[in-house]
Amino acid sequence: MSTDVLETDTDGPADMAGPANAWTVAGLLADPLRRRLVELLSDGPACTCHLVTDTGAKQPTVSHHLRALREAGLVTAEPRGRFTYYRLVPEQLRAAAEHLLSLAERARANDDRSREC
Amino acid sequence: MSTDVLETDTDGPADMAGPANAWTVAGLLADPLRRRLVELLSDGPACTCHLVTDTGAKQPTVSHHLRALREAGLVTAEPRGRFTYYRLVPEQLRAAAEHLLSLAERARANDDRSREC
DNA sequence: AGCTGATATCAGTCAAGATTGATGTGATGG
DNA sequence: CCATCACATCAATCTTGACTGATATCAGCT
Repeated sequence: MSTDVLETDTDGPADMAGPANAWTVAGLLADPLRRRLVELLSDGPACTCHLVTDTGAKQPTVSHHLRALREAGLVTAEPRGRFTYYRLVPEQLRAAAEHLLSLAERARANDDRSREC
Repeated sequence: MSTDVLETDTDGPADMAGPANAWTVAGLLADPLRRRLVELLSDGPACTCHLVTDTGAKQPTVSHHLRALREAGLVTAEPRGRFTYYRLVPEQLRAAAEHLLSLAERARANDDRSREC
């Protein structure tokens, strides 16, 4: 049998909310163009044509990166007629940020615990 | 006289506190081995040999990534005899995290402001 | 001084991923 | 119904960066 009949509409990120996600987000934000896309989308939802214009990158390239962001659940895609509107998912960014914060906190707490050789 | 007698000992990260830093941190955390190193160092300072043992990676590889982390100011190096102790700089992680948070916040605020085509 | 262990650097190799042109698909307008 | 626009996918190329073996450096030990 199969329970894989999920996410059949646009695309499903499989809802990873754990700590592993923070690393995924970091990996996505490592690329300059993807950073730019995220920044642009933080000003509000926009369709592909906007993002292509604003970034100056070719359309297939933008589509490619939007797909990566979509599959990670960092953005959602909403088809409207001929256009496809992309929208940031702040919760994902927030989760990643909080994970980094907890790591920083832990590092500060263990700052004086040097391991012996 | 000169006040540039800073960072002359081990290495100086140039103290980037802006949003550029967040992207740099993201880029660094994109690599699996570097994530591991950061995680290990969050448990407290350790020398290269520890990190080599714990990660299972070759020594030059670890040194290479430690250098990247060092140059970005994410870690500091403190030579002690034959060993070199590395220490996480929580402030950098924290700064990056806060930038992501502000981005998430902005995205949430502009969530209903879709751009027209 | 000579030796050994701990690290850093270098040059070469190789693989992952980014970019691009071509092409397919669905929606809109005449 | 045909032409066009917005977008996604594909196959190929190309660039970036990670890994490795060899080697240099420096500290401690005998």
